[in-house]
Amino acid sequence: MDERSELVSICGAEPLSLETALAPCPQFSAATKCETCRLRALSFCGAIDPGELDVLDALSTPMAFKGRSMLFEQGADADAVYNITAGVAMLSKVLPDLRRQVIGFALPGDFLGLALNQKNVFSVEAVTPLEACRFQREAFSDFLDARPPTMRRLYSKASYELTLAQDQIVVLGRNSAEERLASFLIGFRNRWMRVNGNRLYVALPMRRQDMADFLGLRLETVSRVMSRLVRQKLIAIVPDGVRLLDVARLEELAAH
Amino acid sequence: MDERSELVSICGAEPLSLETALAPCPQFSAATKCETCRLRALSFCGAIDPGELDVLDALSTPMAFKGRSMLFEQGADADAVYNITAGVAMLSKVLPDLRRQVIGFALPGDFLGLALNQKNVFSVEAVTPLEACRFQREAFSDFLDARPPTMRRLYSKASYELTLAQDQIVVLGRNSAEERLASFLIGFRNRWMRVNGNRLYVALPMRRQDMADFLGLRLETVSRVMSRLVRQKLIAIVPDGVRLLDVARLEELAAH
DNA sequence: CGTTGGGTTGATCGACCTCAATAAAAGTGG
DNA sequence: CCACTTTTATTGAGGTCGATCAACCCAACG
Repeated sequence: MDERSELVSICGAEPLSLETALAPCPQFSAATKCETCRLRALSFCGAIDPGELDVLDALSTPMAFKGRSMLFEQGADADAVYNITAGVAMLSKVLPDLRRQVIGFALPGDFLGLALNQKNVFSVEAVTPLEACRFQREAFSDFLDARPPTMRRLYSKASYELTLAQDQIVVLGRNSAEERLASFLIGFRNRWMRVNGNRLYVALPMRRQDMADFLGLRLETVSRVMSRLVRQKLIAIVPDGVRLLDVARLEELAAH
Repeated sequence: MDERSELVSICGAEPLSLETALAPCPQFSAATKCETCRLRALSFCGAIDPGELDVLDALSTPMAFKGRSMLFEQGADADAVYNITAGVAMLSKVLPDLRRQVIGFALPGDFLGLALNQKNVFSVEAVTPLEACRFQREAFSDFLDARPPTMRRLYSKASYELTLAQDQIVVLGRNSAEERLASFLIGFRNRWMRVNGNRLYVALPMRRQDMADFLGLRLETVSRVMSRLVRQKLIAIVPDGVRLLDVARLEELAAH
């Protein structure tokens, strides 16, 4: 194992380019610039005056994480916040007896650490290889106080997350296993469509267990219900995801 | 039926004092002033410079609602936002087939309309007689843009609501009926303690059906589990609420 | 080519739901 | 203030959906 892969295994993150490999573990010099970032329109940083992007660049540290590595852990000090630029992350909480609930999935453009709390109230794990801009929490908070339009944008993101969470409360409180699956597939597809317009193929990089923990079900139930949806010709299971065969019927099941 | 009570029956709201009775229905002249408001410390308005409170007074319309009247309805235009000053409100969503999920309960100091959406995504109903400051949404939004510290405060409130919603996701996804009840009683008590310090008596002004719809259970299950908690001597059912007999054990059940 | 991790399917069980009856409380009108 | 109705809460008996326990499949990988 060479020095670089050792670094990777320790912090779960890897540099964006070989040139930065020897920098101290979580500190990588910027390989990308905000100016050229294709995700800016979707992210909180879309509210920033283009002339001021270099200020943000100075605060931001681009990072890359391997699939299944942890970005941060529930209960640990929240020293940083992240803006996801590529890949999928999974937010989860674990009860004292190890029951796990997945709170949500974060996609490119999503922000981790909206609450700016001192301690993380959930864990975040990369589901796929993942790229994100990292900011020191304190410095980022100061930056926000000086930029009301950016704070407003982040406030909007928080509001949106709140409505997503409330929708999930409805799903968990009142939907059957089949409705939960449909709601997850449609919801995940709709959020991906903002990033990548594909309407019928839904990539599912997470495991059945992760879906189960998100939907308040057991993985066997997820597997069974998926099979049932296939038998009903609502979906087809394809490598690394599903193809939606009857979106109308699925949306009806997902019901809003 | 006199003119005043007719007004009340039409809009579900009543003026705070007899003097304002003849004003047009949702427009009541201010009976209270921000300066003398005891709830300011708990509310978003706590971030406002005392010298500027008259600006807020000008925007605010104090209102009173009868128990079980609607503040606003899911799907309707969100023309106003509210800051609750007394009483308890209930936020809920209804599915097309009339299944209902209660999203949460709002207490004095809580803000309704954090998302500042054009349409309401849930309904809000007064559970008890309720007092609230009403603001025109547009005007309020402009006010926020001009007062970054107030926006920050509201952002904090949104973040807090988000963590509450995420906690409820865990409850609905992974907790048994008994754990849900315990979590509700402890959570509701803890939130009331911020307003009114009582530690052992928990007022439950909502119906069993409301609790059931909040906890993703049927009202019969709520009733049965409450009886079981009484048999286990964890609570005692008293008029309009419960007395907590074994807080430690309840907190353990509620698990966090 | 055995091992390992993830996924599917089957058989059984149990927590909560459903339907139903009763009890208690809160309104309502005389 | 008291009959009467209506609403809300409790309790019981039986049914169901998803959980549990277990076997098996399959692809990746050393």
